[in-house]
Amino acid sequence: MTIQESTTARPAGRPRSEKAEKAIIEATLDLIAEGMGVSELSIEAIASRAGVGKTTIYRRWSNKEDLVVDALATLRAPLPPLLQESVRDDLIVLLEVIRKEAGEARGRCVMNIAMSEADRYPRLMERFMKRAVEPRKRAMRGTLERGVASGELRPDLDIDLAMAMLSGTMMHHTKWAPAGDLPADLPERIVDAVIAGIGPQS
Amino acid sequence: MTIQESTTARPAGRPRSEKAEKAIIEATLDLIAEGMGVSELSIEAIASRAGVGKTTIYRRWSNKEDLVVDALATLRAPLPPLLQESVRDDLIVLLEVIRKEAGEARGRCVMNIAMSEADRYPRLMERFMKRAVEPRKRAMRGTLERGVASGELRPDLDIDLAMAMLSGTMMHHTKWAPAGDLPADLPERIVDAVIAGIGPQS
DNA sequence: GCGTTGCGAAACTCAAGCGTATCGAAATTA
DNA sequence: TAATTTCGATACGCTTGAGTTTCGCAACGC
Repeated sequence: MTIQESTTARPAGRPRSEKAEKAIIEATLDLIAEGMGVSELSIEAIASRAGVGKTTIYRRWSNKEDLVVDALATLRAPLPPLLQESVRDDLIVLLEVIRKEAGEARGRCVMNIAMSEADRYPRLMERFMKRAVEPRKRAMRGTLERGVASGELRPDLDIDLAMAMLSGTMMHHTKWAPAGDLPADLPERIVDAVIAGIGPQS
Repeated sequence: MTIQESTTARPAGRPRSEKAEKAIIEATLDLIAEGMGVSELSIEAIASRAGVGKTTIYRRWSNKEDLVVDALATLRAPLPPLLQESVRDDLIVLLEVIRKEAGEARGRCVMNIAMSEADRYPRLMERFMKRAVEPRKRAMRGTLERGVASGELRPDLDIDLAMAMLSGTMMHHTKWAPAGDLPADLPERIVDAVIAGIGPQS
């Protein structure tokens, strides 16, 4: 054993450039953020944008879908810590995450892909759901269950329906609202409206 | 003036086939319903599916987008008459329209395009919004305003937020629900949940 | 019947993009 | 230094589809 011995011996030859790898993924995300669907994405455009030869891409990913999967996987946004005190406040935090993402080009990547390409790229969707959607759903479900237990929410609450109300209302705004950023108090207003309902006798 | 004189004199030669025109539009809608995005749609596929020569398409529409706009325009679903009695019931009727559409292939055309191609085809979206979305928004807004006036809904209601809650929750189900048809009582459950809120003390 | 126009089919040119191969240069190990 | 591997660049053959043209036939008015 030599002194320099890692778990897998480094093969001879020039090592792969991490910088190129990052540039490729960045270029991919940029193009998606600019509104390109997966089917319109071209390897040539990605290579050109990344300042990289096509060879360098094909040496790492065997096709476009694999690349997009890996690129989206790097977007796994960390969920902010929940305060675990007021359920209302935690729900606001969860919606605020969506609002922030909708304001950034990168965040819209996720949205665009999720909305558009669900049927056409099932393999992509599966991985994407697992990494990006499931954790958030779990967090929201946990918060709602806590609210039911604590009496902050009604005891007979349909949790799935409540989740659809909260994130559905938020998504409706991100997709259909007039241009520009979503107002900062939107999550708060949505949570309060969903809690109180639109009926009379507040 | 001859006896046979319409407002526009029929030009000489063989008249254009209405059957071909319909077949083209049907084929276009079929392909979209099967999950094809606008960018993946090919004139050749449409012509083949319609049993029509490419010439016959290009004689009528100068490019793909014009064709898609016209095809989607034929989908203008008539809004069912509202009962104008219980606001709750009218809201259920409005959501039921969405539920039914989500169950049919044709209805998903509209959804798919609306969700996916908003940014890429602004001209298409503009016409589409005017024909398909605006009338429904008007109907829902009118119903909600009626509810505020009648006392069925709270007097300080944020109408836009309420619209987002109702259709957002519905759309959330159409997009993310497990496969299969949406349950028949979903509109009712959504409307009741949105009216009552998820908070305690029903 | 004759001129005109639409029809479907097929061939065509043109562009984009895929995936592969080849090049000389650069980076690394032995 | 020699061997090996990656680098970006470029060229290549191939497929797909756009949009045009040409063909022989069909449908219409006159």
